[in-house]
Amino acid sequence: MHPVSKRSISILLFENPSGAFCTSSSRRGFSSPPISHLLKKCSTVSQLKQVHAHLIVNSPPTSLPSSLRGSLICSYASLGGVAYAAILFDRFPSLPSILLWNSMIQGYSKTTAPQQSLRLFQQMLLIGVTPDDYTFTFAITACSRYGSFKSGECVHGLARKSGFVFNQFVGNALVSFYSFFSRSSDAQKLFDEMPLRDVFSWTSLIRGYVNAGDLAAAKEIFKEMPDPNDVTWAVVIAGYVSHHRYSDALRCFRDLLQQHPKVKPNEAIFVCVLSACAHLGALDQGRWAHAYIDKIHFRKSSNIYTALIDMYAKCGRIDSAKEIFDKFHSKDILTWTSMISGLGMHGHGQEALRLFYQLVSLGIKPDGVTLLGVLNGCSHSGLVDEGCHIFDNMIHLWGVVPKIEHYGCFIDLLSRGGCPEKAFEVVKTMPMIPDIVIWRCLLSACRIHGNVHLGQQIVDHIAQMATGSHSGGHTLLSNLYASMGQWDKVAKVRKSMEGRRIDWAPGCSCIEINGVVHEFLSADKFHPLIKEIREKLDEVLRRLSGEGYYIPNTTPVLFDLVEEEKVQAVAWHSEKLAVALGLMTTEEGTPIRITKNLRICEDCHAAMKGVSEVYKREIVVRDRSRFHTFKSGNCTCLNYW
DNA sequence: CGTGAGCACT
Repeated sequence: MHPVSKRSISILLFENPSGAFCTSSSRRGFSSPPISHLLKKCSTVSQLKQVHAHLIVNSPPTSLPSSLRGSLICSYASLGGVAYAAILFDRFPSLPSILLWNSMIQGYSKTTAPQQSLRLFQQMLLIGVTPDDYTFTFAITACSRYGSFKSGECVHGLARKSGFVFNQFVGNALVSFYSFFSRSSDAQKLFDEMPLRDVFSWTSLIRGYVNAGDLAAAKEIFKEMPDPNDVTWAVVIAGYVSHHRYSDALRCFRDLLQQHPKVKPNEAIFVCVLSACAHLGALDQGRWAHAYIDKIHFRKSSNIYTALIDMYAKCGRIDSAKEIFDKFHSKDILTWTSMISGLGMHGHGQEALRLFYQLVSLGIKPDGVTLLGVLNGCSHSGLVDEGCHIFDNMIHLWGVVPKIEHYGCFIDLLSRGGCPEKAFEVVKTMPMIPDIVIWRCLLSACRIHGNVHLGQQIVDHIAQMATGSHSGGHTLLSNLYASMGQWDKVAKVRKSMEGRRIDWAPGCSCIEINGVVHEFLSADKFHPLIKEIREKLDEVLRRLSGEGYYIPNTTPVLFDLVEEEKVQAVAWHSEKLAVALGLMTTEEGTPIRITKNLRICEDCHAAMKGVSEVYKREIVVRDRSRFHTFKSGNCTCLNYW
């Protein structure tokens, strides 16, 4: 290690080289706050080594103050410089003090190997070093990060014996630990026993209820708590997002801005809000959030850029997404991934591939999600050879072991690309149990290609497996028989399912009009204008049929209804209701954007084409897997989805 | 030397 001048360190670590660090640190010496501040600013081991070198030049290693040695150990360990941390920890004349143990345990808890913290904790107990409140705090945090509930309970027991459970930090760490594992009642119990509660305790408790899925309880506690801060709000908003309650998340955000001006929204909140807009396809609100971020001059990190790109892509504005992507210069793997996935779902497979190889050539390693995005892009653009090449080389080129979702994508690629037999072979030989998604995409390919023989073979295969205990197979099987019109078999499967809970995701479509998101369920009864909307829809469908653009197609209906009832069920699919509202409330010629939670059915797809031609409207439908842009009677998916 | 939050996905 060679010494580095103070000035170059300050240039390295601060944006302003003539900043306060140089003068203040030389005046106050090493134990002054600026040095520990500086250590925290280091984000790589090599930066840390430079600061370290600078310290050694000014004082021999053995005389480094203990607290500084602790900071260094902690920083080295947490940045992955385990070897350096270990040298500072045990190659000194004096035995490591409790402070150094704690630094070591804390440092490891932040790495990808937090179990090392627990190993050290165990070791110190074995050689008779008495842990203190700091030790317990770090050890418990390590248990959450390590994902070991058992070890956490064990540490909790030790903390109780030694009386440290009543320490503020240890107590908070424990509440957070139980909340992390969704054990809201355990977290509540600890919370109730705490002598003092602060914003950390409350926030962790709320997080526990959110994780456990009890949003109502989380909301109650949130209302009760004294002074929620930005992190508390982030937990609540993220809670709504994680339970797919996107409109509630946006409502909560508006409430924060309007009723609580003292709390300033932070990065996590903006990311969640943009994500909610993305899921809803709420372009106006997404734009508004974007404008708000710019208005308050919020520093846009790569996370914010990623969320913006994702939002614009999922709201149908791939052009805006690209613009942001091109202008941003410190892209990380997430930024690239959201752009690649966005291009893929818009059917711009070639461009997704181009970006993907550009990323690779920059020496950045794509991860599993990036590969999923690019494979998905290939499958939606029919780039079978390119997709196969990427899938076949995932492990040896990028070290990513394909998971079930990669297989799903690959099978989708093969079956759409005209090789359903090959896809079925992959399904039979893949190293995991195929899930519903995979069967569904195989079968839909058989249906599109009219390959009844293979379809029947697959259904038989599933029937064989469904006789086992997998109840998910039954629902799928019954739907499959229904889609082939084999109602006697449907009845048989349904009978064997009696008494079981069937989880049926209802179709749901969203349309945003003047910044208000309208949600429709299939055969919706709840929208205040539902009567008018249905009348409008009837009129639209009559006009389409009259002009020869649309014939009701009832194959997507999975229930055994008589024919007229089927026509009705298809007619009231949520996306048709949404498009009717769009036609009623927006000006002629403006595009209509709809977001749907399931895949669009053939009947709706045909109807949308008709509407785009007859009413001269561009209609953009985002379904579960991609974008469909309908224009003059055609769709960008080329009838392939 | 401390405790709480977020994104990309078949």
